[in-house]
Amino acid sequence: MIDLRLLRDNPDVVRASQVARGDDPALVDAALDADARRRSSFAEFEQLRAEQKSMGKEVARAQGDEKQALLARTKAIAEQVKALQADADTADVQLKEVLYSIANVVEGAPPGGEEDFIVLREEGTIRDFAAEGFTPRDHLELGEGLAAIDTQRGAKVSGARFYFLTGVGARLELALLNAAMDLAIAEGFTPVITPTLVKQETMQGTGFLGKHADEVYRLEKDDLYLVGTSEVALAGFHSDEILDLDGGPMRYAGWSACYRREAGSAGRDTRGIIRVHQFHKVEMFSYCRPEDAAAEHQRLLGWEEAMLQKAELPYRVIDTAAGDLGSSAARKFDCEAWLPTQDRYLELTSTSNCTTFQARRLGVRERTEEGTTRNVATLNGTLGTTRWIVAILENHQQADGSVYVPEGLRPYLGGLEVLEPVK
RNA sequence: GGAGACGUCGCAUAGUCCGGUCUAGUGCGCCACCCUGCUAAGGUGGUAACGGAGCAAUCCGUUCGAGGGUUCAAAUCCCUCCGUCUCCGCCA
Repeated sequence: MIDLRLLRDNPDVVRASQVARGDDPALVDAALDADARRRSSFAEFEQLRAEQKSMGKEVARAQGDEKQALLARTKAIAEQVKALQADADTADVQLKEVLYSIANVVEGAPPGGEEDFIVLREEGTIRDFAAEGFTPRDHLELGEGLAAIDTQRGAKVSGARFYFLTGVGARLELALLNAAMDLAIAEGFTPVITPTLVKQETMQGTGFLGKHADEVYRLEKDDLYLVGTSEVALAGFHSDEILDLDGGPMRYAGWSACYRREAGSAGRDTRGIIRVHQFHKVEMFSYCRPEDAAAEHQRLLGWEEAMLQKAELPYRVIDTAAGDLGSSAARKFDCEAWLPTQDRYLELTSTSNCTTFQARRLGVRERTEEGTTRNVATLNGTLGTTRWIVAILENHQQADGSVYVPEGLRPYLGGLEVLEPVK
């Protein structure tokens, strides 16, 4: 939820943000309108309610006829109060509806849509397979050769976009996620294994039930939602709490399964395990002071890159355009690894600065020096996912179908240096 | 799944039976000041969040797990839900 005070004091800032995202700027005026209605409506209710309360005390003291007379009056007032309260509640709901439909105010992201990102830098060396004298295999062919990935049985058991990781495939995922966890722990993150089913208010608080609600699995019978990322649970972790950030940002590394319906992506990335309904992820999550958020964003990006370097992958960093931001994000950087068989980059990490947007909905605050409270900023970033296996297999493959193991992962694979195909 | 107990302003607890005197008391903790040569102890005052009005002092409203109901009036009575604990059953 955006800051109502910002909306009142600087509506133009919010309008400009809406335009940059390609969203409707008229929502800003609708919100201002609803806010004014809510305030006048509450003023009316509160005034009469105050009268009702003071009369209630007179009633308690009065006796006999006097009491009867007072009761007649208070009865009438009670009905009016009820009506005014209903009005005020309605106005409140209407304001919230509009506020919830406005995405976070963009901070520094380039304007435009999905294609309008800016490439910040390219790191690592892209291999020239032609020069090496062989045509690269795609990750599924490699994975099947290694007996590491089984999509056929995945489909048999669970349907399309499901898979089994077997043998070195399973070990590689564990290695990757453990390496990510260790990196995070070494940097001072608190490791967390999170719930993957959350209540509606938690899902809503993180902003995933807006435009992309179709992406989310819902268990109707229990009114629970399957998370698409542990960000959801980690954002809810400190909901309705007042945090002490004197010691710097509070950082958590969440380890969880992630579930996505992939509703809008029929036909896209259907081969292999690039786009699947279920995967595992290590996610960084940080609670920090709003004025420290931009710097913290860079730190998260730095740790993502450290992890990519540990996996020895060539990648580029992009500054996502406003129109391609999630509703909670004010700015987002993605790291994309090179995918040799498709001649394109593939998103492996994504770090978002949600400023105070999530914290406001979830009631995460800190105490200021003046003794008041204010919302903190929240940020998240990927440190490793199942999808990384795709980039690792393709980029580190050798002519015979074996796969070189990056040095940073070897300690997690019992020292294994090469993954050998199964004959 | 069955039975019972419980959920109060950081923590602990009073208040609930019998509705109004609750503007929610008390202790601990915390903050400020005072006192004591230092330490310990002591004294005085303050100490929930949110929304609104005001330059401000301050004032008004909402919140006693959540929601609904009864009533002129609900922490207090009724209903539903959630959570915690104890016991039983069932399953891993």
